[in-house]
Amino acid sequence: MVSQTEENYLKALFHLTTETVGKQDAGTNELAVFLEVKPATVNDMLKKLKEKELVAYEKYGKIALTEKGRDYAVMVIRKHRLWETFLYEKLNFSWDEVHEVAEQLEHIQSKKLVEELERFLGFPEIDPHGDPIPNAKGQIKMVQRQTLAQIATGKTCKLVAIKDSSASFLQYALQLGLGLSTQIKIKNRHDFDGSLEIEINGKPSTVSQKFAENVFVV
Amino acid sequence: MVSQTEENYLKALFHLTTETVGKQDAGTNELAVFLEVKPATVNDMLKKLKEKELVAYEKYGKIALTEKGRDYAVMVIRKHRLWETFLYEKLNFSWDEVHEVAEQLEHIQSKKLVEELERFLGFPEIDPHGDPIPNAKGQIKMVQRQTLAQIATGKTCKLVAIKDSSASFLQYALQLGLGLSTQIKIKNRHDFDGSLEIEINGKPSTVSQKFAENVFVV
DNA sequence: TAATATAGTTAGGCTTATCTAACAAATAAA
DNA sequence: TTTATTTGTTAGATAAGCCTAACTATATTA
Repeated sequence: MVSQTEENYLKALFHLTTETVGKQDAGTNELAVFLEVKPATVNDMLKKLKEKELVAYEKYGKIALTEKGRDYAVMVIRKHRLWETFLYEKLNFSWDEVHEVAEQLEHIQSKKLVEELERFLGFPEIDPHGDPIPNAKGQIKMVQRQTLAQIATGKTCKLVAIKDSSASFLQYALQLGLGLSTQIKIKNRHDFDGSLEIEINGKPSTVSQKFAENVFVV
Repeated sequence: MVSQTEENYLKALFHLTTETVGKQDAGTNELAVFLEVKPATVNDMLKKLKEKELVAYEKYGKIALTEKGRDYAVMVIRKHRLWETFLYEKLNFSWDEVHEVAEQLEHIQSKKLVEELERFLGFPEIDPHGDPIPNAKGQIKMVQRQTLAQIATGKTCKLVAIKDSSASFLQYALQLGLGLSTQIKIKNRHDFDGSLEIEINGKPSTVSQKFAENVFVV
């Protein structure tokens, strides 16, 4: 039995170790910041997860998921993204509302539920944020992604995903008229601070480099 | 904040006090049996629920829901029945599989989710077991229901709901070819023990009085 | 009505997930 | 390389939800 809390630790560990290239492990403080708990709490939990053979770690060493832990994390992420897709496509949820509810739904235990939900949705490959949905075998179809900051001046691109999907970012994006598949034209780039002048559906805006690095496009 | 566990106590109390005519309260042991915990545990929880003004009770007195507690319980039941309907109608779940998963889904916190789900399902009035689904205001459309045991010999009736929807009963029912809206013909009644000879889709069966009292028909 | 049985309560413990405060190890800087 | 800083660990505490064992009311029945 893996508790909801434990599932959240596995998911966090997956995000911290897999979603940055060339980073296979994480630290106690890092996890604590990510999960908004104290390092001592993380430490206690790591002992439990090690006991269950879901994470590999030694005292004062780096933290990584085991194969078993990674598989478990992927299944939670699969559920999360399927539910997000359901909420967005069937229940009129907006881009910035899906995450919070999916955080709850991802912990429902029922193999049949996940598989039928996937079928019901027509085996979607990406969620409303453009992230890939792992299949029943735990395989994730990786998509080549560039950030808005990497696109040359003058080019037009399409939003496919975002990196940090916090509600504050999503609301800002929504305000700019930005959503999945939105066309973005890069009008001008300020080398001074990396900020970009862009055009969204004919409407001009200026966004920071940090913003641009948070937006994946093709 | 009302925890999942607390929600289960409220729901149990609602079932025990509202679903039997002429019974407005419950006892500690009764609740303990229903929830499969020890009476001491129920006692602890009752103090907490009293503190939160969700139940009314005095030491050694009877236990009842307050108005607030009743409203809360109805909202949980509403969610439960809407999810059961979703699982049955959209995700190919069978009659006896819906309950277990709905027990988990009923605790998801999102007002929008419930209301959009209800709209998505077309504002259903009864769940797959034939029980009424409370509306957004907490109103429950009570349906006049007779049990199979009350039907005269020779008559034909239709299953609309069942009283005790335990997996063991549901599986037995399924085995007999019994489901929602199934036609049942009463061939003969044995006064000795109240057992009935019935016919389901041309197939004859014999069921006990206890069984017949668990089946609601019109 | 007094004895017995049932129902309800209290006290003290356990586990999970969290915390604070104090300490130890590893890393970075002087 | 010694000191300072950051990072990680341990010990002890708390709240929720459960338990057992012992006790106290209330209800039943002889």
